[in-house]
Amino acid sequence: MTTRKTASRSEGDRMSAICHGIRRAIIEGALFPGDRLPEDALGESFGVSRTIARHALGQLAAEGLVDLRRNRIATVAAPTPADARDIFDIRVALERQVVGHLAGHLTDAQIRELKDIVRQEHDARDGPEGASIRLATEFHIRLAEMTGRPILVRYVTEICYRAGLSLSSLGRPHSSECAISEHLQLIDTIAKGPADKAAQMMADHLEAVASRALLGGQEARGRDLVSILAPYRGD
Amino acid sequence: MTTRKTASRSEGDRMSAICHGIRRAIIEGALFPGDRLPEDALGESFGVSRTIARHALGQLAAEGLVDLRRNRIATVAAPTPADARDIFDIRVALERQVVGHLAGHLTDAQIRELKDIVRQEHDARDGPEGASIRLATEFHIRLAEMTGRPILVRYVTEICYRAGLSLSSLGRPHSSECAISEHLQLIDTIAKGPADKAAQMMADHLEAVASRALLGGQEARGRDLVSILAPYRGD
DNA sequence: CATGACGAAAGTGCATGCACTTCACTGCTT
DNA sequence: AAGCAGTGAAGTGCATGCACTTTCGTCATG
Repeated sequence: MTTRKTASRSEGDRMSAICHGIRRAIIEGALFPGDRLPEDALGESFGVSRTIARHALGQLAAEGLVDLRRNRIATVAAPTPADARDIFDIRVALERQVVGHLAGHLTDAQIRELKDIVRQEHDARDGPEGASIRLATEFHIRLAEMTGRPILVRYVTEICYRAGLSLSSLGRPHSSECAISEHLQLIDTIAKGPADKAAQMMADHLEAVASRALLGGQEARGRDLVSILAPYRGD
Repeated sequence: MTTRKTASRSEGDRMSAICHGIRRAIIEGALFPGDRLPEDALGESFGVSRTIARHALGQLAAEGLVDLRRNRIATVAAPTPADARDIFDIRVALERQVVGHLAGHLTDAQIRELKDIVRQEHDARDGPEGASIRLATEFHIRLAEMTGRPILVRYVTEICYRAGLSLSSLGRPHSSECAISEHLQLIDTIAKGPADKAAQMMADHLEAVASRALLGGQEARGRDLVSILAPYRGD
């Protein structure tokens, strides 16, 4: 009933709306590795048919966020520690490139925008726990977008989401405090410092994030998908 | 009629069969950037319904090999020179990692396998023109697979196909001769040499391939999709 | 009490049908 | 001859339906 048939408004692909919703739910830790994602529940939750939900799951599987096995219910992907190691190595390589392209070329407006994200990170310090991870991720993605290289952006975005999933799966609760000051330092060094110093700082930052997250790994099962996804329907 | 209903034989996902077919057709230059890929023609060509063809196109679009615009016929992606530059930069970063993991750890069997691929490249020197590009690509993908890191493999594979598409789109006919000797040198250095030397050689090799391919850019239109894809149905 | 068989319920795999959009072509106007 | 509206054909977007597979609870049996 909530679905409008010939919606005159720009409806920028309902499939990507599902993808966005699930990505966010994953990155914020609302969805856990192993959680089931049945096509009809998904479709119902977003007000579309199974066909579209299925298509969305295919995309998410291609991004490595969802496990898709034939004749089986799709699940949120469960990265192994080896996967996580792999993901962070690749992430370092890609974000080094980002920093390399950006070093010394940040405009004042860009610096302001980045600092604003960090400020939001600061404000979310003791709000809902997922928000800080999402903001930290957004920082890195915005950084990539500032290079103006769409393909690099795509890969950085994807690997950031995978890293976020790995963290929520294998990491401990998250110590956001340090990431904030590191992000501020990063902005400064990218703006001023020589490219290789900035790249190295990025690599160190990511290594720190990765190693800060070891141990742990909780499980949760049988929670209600529709209520989990409810906040992620809109945007 | 050609479709068998309950095919008892292992049919490892018919969708990925389409993806494989199109990827190969693209990498071998049988499909050109801008070529149309209508869902029903695709489905008919592979003996499946539009549903599956559509799904396959979605995957290929996620990989950047296909352009998908709402209400429009899918086309083979047409990378711009800027895209190509971007793609090769990322490729260098990723393949540096591959070499870094592999340096000094190649087994004799692996060295033999790699040399065998290069031998095939040599044999295909003046065979069908697409074959040498495919083999060169296979060399790099096998190299990645030898790291045993599935996620790295996925990204390297994807970026290799994109690079292949860029080459077929923007490159000149291809001078395979040099790539062959460079591949042989690479094997040696990865097997023996220090990691950073091998990584640098890989970077240089890829830069050489990239810069060898500038200029050019031909167009072809209105060719018959079914006959183009016929050789790519089976495997 | 454990165990295994069976059957219904839940879920996926896929083709088909219909509404809507875009495309290509025709013939009319200037 | 150059544009341009109109119109059928071609193509996509999506929901639905049916066959098949998996899952899970139930009950009979050792």
